[in-house]
Amino acid sequence: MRPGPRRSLTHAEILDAAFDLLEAKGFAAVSVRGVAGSLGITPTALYTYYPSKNALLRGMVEHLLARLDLGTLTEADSAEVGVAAVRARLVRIALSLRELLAGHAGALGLIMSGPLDGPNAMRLNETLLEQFCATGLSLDDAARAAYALQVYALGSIALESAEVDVESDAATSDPLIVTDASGAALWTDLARFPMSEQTMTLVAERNSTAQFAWGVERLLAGLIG
Amino acid sequence: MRPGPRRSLTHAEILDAAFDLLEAKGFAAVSVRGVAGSLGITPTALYTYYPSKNALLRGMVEHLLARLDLGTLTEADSAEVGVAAVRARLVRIALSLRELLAGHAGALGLIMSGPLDGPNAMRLNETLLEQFCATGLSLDDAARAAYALQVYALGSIALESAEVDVESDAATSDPLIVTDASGAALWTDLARFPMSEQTMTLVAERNSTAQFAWGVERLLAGLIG
DNA sequence: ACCTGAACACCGTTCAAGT
DNA sequence: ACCTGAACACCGTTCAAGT
Repeated sequence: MRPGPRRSLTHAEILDAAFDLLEAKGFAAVSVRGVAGSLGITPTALYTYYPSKNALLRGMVEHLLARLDLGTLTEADSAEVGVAAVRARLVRIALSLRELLAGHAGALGLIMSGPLDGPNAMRLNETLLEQFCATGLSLDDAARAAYALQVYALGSIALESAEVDVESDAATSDPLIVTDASGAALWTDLARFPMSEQTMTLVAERNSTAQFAWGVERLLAGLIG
Repeated sequence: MRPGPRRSLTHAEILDAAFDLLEAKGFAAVSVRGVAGSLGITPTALYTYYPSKNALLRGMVEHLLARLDLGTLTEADSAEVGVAAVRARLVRIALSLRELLAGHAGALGLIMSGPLDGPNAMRLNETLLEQFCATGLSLDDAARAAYALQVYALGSIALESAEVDVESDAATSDPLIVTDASGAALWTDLARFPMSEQTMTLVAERNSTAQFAWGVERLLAGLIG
């Protein structure tokens, strides 16, 4: 309507609008045009604030991680209760991270927009390093362990979002007929996979928080000597 | 040029063309128009073979998993050497899966196009279930463990691809200046993250196969009683 | 059944121009 | 500095029409 350096948007306002769009209409709706439109500016104006769509996405990751609750651990806890308290806190952090990412549809697309090297990502990493070191791990092993825990949390989100994302597609095709690698239609012979068949009911609910917590506990059991 | 039911493409030909495109020009180049163009047909003709781009992507996942080497384990091995042999095979499967996915740029985008429920995905799952059961795990725990292992492998790929994908972006901006959640420019005060600073050299190479194998070993240590 | 060509409603990004 | 409007080179998908 009227050009000129009238009012200035803050980055926080832009990121909030982007998250509103993400939650309301999904990852695909988070376009330069879409975000700009919801802010009442033209797409090109958005390039004043972020040099590319990827930069906007990376800003969203930091905005999200800023809300990550890393919890607390008093000195008394770490001194007295020992590794058990530290381990409990690590589980809490992992659960918070998963909840934060699972709560936003398409958050994985955000994470994959670039390396986790922003201030808030480093704050998370630093906390994990501290906790793993507190269990007696060397700094090197703590670094590997912190990475492994983030790998597990992100992989969990990746697999979960893959299973949710396709409702409409799956509904239109017969679930008993499947197309193999060469394109030939065939019956998915569940008898060929007897164990998978038996665990299918478990599989149906394996993406729950409980399954995630189970995996994190097992991973920590392997990581912490 | 000339319409009509002249020659018929196989699904394998289409998927091969799609993978050529993926390896040559990245995930973004795997478009309906791009794949069709490289096959010498129009975009609409491709919809004869796959009802949507997502279906094409899911076909690519199955095509990829068909090439996954699940290895072998003789009965003598499992009977005599016990869990050690099974565990070694699980590590080999995990490494094969990672290598397969890491070898194709943007493979994670493929995986996230839908649930891993194709025949080859089930073949992988069934093998993992067998192996975990062979270590003495209950069927329920084996199912959770198999899922956890896939979570770890996929998370590893997700984090790796996030760190590679942004070379051009990172090169154009000063790595010492960073934009925080509210958009204010600030120095990334590495002194605020002393442990992360110390482990940065390790971080630089932590995406290697060795780091992945380390994590898988630790995870298995936690999973297998 | 398999294909074409045109069209619809979108993308990210660039550029000259306005205030 | 911040913004607009037009443009470029793309998307996935649908539809009527041809053989």
